[in-house]
Amino acid sequence: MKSKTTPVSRKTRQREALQAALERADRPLSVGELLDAGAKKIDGLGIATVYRNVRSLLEDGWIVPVEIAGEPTRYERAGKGHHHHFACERCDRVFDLSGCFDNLRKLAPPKFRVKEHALTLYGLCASCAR
Amino acid sequence: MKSKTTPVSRKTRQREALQAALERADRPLSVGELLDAGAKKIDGLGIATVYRNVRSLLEDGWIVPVEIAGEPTRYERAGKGHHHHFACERCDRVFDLSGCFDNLRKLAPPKFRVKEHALTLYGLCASCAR
DNA sequence: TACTAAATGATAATAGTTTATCATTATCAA
DNA sequence: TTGATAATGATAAACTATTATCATTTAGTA
Repeated sequence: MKSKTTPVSRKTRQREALQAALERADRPLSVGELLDAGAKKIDGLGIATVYRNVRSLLEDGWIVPVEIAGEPTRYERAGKGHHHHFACERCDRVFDLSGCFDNLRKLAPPKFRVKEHALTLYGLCASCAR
Repeated sequence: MKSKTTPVSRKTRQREALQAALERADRPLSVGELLDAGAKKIDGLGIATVYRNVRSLLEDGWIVPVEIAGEPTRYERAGKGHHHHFACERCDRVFDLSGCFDNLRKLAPPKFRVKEHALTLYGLCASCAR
């Protein structure tokens, strides 16, 4: 039987540009936003490359998915700790919020077992509110 | 010029069965769940009919969408008042929760304008927890 | 520097959900 | 009961997001 070895991953300009974009942005980015951001550095950056790198960065645990109902999945750096998100209805950007309330689980009925929760605020971000 | 009049909507067995299912269920139902529930009453109920009625019931304001990240949209009777949802990871059903915390908006930065929020708890429902 | 294979870019293909098409059925007013 | 047409059911098509394919480029090492 042939044991399949994980290929050695290489450092590429594309991957580094995407990582830089994720580091720089202090908010979760969608594949589209990653493509836009990356294309500023890498001329001709392809959407497939973005998807491929997103997948491998997820596998590496370097980023985590941020899923918001009715929106394409966004991604942000892993290890930020527990937090929630704000979705701007106008510019369609998603921002991190800090803090939480630990009594949220009390909303569930007695016999229910709450394992996690997701909270999203919607409205206008600072730029769009004025 | 020919002015297009809104067609008169008719009462059908299919539509009534779907409305009955939504009334009976005290939780949001997906299109799939509606098809299953409706098919018990209406033999040969088609998926297109479910989609059509969901759309018209939305337009009538009789139901509202319940969107949960990574899940197909569910629908529930309108006019229930502000509440949130619990998604069971095992049976994949979504339940209504009553109550809320009005301090959630305080998680947003000062300049942000919060218009609404969505909170979803995840875990095991009463049936699945035991 | 040359070589091996991983990564890329373009695009076809896939998957899941929703809408459009159309012949047939059924509602409901006259 | 009849007739006009809205609604249905089956299915093709559209749409969006993501993955696969493959020829070409490029990273990293011998």
